[in-house]
Amino acid sequence: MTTFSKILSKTDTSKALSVPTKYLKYSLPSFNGGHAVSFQAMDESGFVWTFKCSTRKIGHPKPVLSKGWLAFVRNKKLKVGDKIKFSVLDPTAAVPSYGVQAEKVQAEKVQAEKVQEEKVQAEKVQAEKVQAEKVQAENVQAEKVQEEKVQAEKVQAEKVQEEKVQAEKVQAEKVQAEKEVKIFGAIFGYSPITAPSIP
Amino acid sequence: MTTFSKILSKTDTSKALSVPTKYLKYSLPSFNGGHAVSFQAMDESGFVWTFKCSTRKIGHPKPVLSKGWLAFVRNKKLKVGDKIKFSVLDPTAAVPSYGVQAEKVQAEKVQAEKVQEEKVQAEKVQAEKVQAEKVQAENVQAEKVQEEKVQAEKVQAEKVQEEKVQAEKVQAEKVQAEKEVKIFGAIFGYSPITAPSIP
DNA sequence: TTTTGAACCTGTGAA
DNA sequence: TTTCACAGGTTCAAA
Repeated sequence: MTTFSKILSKTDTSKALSVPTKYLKYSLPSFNGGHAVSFQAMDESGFVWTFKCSTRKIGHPKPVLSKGWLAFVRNKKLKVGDKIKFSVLDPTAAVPSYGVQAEKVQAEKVQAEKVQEEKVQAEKVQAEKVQAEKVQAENVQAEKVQEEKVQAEKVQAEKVQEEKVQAEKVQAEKVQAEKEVKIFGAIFGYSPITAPSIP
Repeated sequence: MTTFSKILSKTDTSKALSVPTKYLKYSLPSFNGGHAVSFQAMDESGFVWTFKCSTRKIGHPKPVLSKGWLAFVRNKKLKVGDKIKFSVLDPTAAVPSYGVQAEKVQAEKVQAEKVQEEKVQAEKVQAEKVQAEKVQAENVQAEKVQEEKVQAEKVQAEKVQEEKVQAEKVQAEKVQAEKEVKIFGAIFGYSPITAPSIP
């Protein structure tokens, strides 16, 4: 079981994403005796998200994605009925490599709401981004500088750039246009959390 | 020994960066019986670099940064005599957190060469970026899309944004202007490579 | 196919 | 003796 899909429930979008125990067991990084792991995942647009997957300490595990999940939901504007999908991209890699897709329903409605909603929620979303994990914050800062270089050199290096980054970008934009929030990417780091908990 | 500096030798810039055995022992992630580890580091601009540190299988270890190092050298246009510095940012962190700085000598000369060199090497550098590790590539692609959102929302969310991302951006640009290629950042993932080797 | 450069591997001389 | 710069080799993959 290297993948799992689910339709978001109300709890999923308002509290935490409940995760199938099987998926947790086979595909998420080891808990190493702890009750939670933090891991970072990159969405299709390359943005790094940090989630914490935690289980109950007593009784049956009931794993959920807690910290980081709601920020993700809000950023992607996911609603009840939207579908998300986690998958392991490269089962052979030393560091696990996951993918996750989110597919919105009611695309037209969302499209219509977009203009208004974007303005209303802009500050919230922005605030969340800033408050995001250190790694995420650094990435953003990072790429702002990087962006300038890439952009500058892009003009005369289009041929090469086209092949990968550009191609992926076009694809990503296309997806955006269709109002699907498809995301996938690779985890490139995770920190096991032992006993009580770590921020 | 949580830090090491060295002036780049000819071999360092043309083959691989030789790493002091002491630094390897105390500061790099465990080899876990293997002869190499891959790890990712972020430079000051937030760009993620993947390096492989490998040792010899027979005889003395003679650790070097091999894969990924030359791409770094070329991208930063490092030459013989330039100085680099690795340091552990947070020795207490569960996942090791490193920093690395590179300081160029002959700043004026480099400055003068810049216009010409930039044009000549633009394609090379660009090509390297595209060929960079998957994570790196995704980051770039990522932030191209992300950039648009951030940029769009930035206008009305400046107050919050200024505090962190913007502040760091200004600082980063300043360093660039001084023609120093200062880089530092945190490793947020590493993959131990066991026996023969893993891609 | 050929070619080039990166990555990979080890021997050796020098400090 | 040990550590490191450098040489010289092979392998591999992309151009």
